[in-house]
Amino acid sequence: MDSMKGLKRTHYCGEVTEIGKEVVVGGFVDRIRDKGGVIFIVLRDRTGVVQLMFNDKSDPAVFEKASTCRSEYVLMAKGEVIERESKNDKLKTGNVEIFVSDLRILSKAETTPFEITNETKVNEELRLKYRYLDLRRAPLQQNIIMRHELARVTREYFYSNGFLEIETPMMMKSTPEGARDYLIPSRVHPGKFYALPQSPQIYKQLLMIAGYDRYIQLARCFRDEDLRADRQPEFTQIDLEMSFVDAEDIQECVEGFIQRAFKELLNIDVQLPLQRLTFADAMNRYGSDKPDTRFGFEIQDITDTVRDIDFVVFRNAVEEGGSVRAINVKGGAATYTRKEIDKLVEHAKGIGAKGLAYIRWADEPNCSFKKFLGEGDLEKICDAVDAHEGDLVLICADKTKTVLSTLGAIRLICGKRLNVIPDDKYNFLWITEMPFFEYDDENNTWVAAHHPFTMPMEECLEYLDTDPANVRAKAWDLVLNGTELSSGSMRITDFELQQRMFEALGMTDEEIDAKFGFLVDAYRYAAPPHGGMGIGLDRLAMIMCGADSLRDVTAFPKVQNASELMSECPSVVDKASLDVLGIAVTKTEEE
RNA sequence: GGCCCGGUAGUUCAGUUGGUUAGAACGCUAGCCUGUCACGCUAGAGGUCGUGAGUUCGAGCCUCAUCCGGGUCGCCA
Repeated sequence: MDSMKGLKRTHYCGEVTEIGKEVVVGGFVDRIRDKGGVIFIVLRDRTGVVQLMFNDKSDPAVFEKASTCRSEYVLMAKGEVIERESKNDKLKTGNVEIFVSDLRILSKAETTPFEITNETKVNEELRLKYRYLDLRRAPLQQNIIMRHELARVTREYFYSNGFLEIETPMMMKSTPEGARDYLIPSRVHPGKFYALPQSPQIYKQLLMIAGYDRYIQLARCFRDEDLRADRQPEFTQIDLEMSFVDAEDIQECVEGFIQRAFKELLNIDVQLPLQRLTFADAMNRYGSDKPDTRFGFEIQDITDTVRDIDFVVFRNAVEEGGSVRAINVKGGAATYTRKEIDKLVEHAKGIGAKGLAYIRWADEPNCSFKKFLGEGDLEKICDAVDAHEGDLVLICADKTKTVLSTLGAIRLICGKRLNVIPDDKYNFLWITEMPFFEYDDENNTWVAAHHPFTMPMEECLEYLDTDPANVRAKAWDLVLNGTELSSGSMRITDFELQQRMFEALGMTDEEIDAKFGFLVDAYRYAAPPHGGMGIGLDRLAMIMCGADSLRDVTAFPKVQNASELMSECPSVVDKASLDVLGIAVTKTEEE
């Protein structure tokens, strides 16, 4: 193995273009083409690749050394940039190569468990175990670099708009509302715990009370909940809070950020203002609070159309106060087999619906509940949902909540299955007037849909005690192509109103004091009107990279069971470490 | 916790009705080759078929359990 003594890198591999120049490059061996009398070594770094060349005019010792190189060795090479005899148009550096005069093998690599190539079909499990090798691959490097660029633009935008970046604690008081906390035991205070922040929510509100007016932080957040492709237990959020503003001011500020980020990083012009949809409309039209509006198949209410049809499934739904709704999967009849429709029905049952009725109009309308229909009924339904030859109409009858969530999910499946979702579109959507309360079926109580400091809409205050379902919040989400990117709200600054909200949530004075006493106290000393948002940096980066999973834009991600395959954390710790914390383990995985 | 999908050389996969010595491509090793660029040619090494039981004369294939990974529902104020 050689040292790099006497060599200083002058260029990144991808930047070598100037013929006649003497350069020094360093990188990993991407590929070797040994022709016997001439050897080509493709050297790779994070900027790209450059070809090293050795032949009979090379120093024999250098030539000999080149022939011993293997994939993924780390090399440094000094030499003159010369024109290639035959060009490679596919490469940025394809017109040149380096005629190497000094070659150093700085580090040798064992054969890697998988090939380091741009296109890979290698199992993700293996790639995650050797994440440092996976991260050598150009597509992943481009994603990580894109994420960096997003962070850079974020800081530049918000700094230039007067925001201060302020760090908030990673060790904070546990607030067991909402998501489960990750806990940190305290050695100094045996039996007591800190929690990792689910978000810096409380601290940023305190910063407004403290007069910092505009706050931004690229904040790490932690939630001990199950993972998804778009959910990691630790993630980064562009966390911001503003004073002397209302909802529209915050949205306008974030719109400016979105516009700038997409222009600067993807050269895409985002038209402002972004589209807005109330939560109620989103649910009614798309069956989702994060609708993907890049395609149709919208949900239509046909309760009145089918009211007189003597079909027990419809009648029951109507009599129980539910509804009958449908989506018209345009062009679905031709591509869906009976078996596939059955599969959709099974899926619907998995979501909670009792089933799906359908009209499959191939040559003629074929209806799954034909025998219950009277003269002209089929035509009436088809008219109501604008069904024609080639269409597949899927109908769900149940409690309205179930109908909407079922059809919302089925709509997405059909959209993906029929490939009607354009992947070059970026449909941003504000979802506004979010419900304040959510009904907790398990405990039969109303719980805050957001955190309990969210401001209700003024016109809803009168329902606070009488009709929780009707109370809407000054809270909103930002959705992009069916992914929830961001969530924001105005905060309650009125001490009395805050007390009323706590009461409405069924919290006792003792509870309030124990959990949020310091925050409630803070609002006694006056607060400017304020609100803010948390924008999922990882999710935004994921969509901007065209990736399907956060794992593709996270350097060291966790897998579905929240473990990390490379380091194999979490792990058991020795008894002495636990003793010093006063912790006894009473349950392990093996049990 | 529920449901669905997957696990066979280093990697990606094939493997017929359960039947002799489990194959291919890429990678790897060795040799040859002076203009390759997904270089080419020749030869070679490389397998506890995720794991454990069971059925059978015989299991990669059938049954059960289990582990690992992915997706999804629950969950994510």
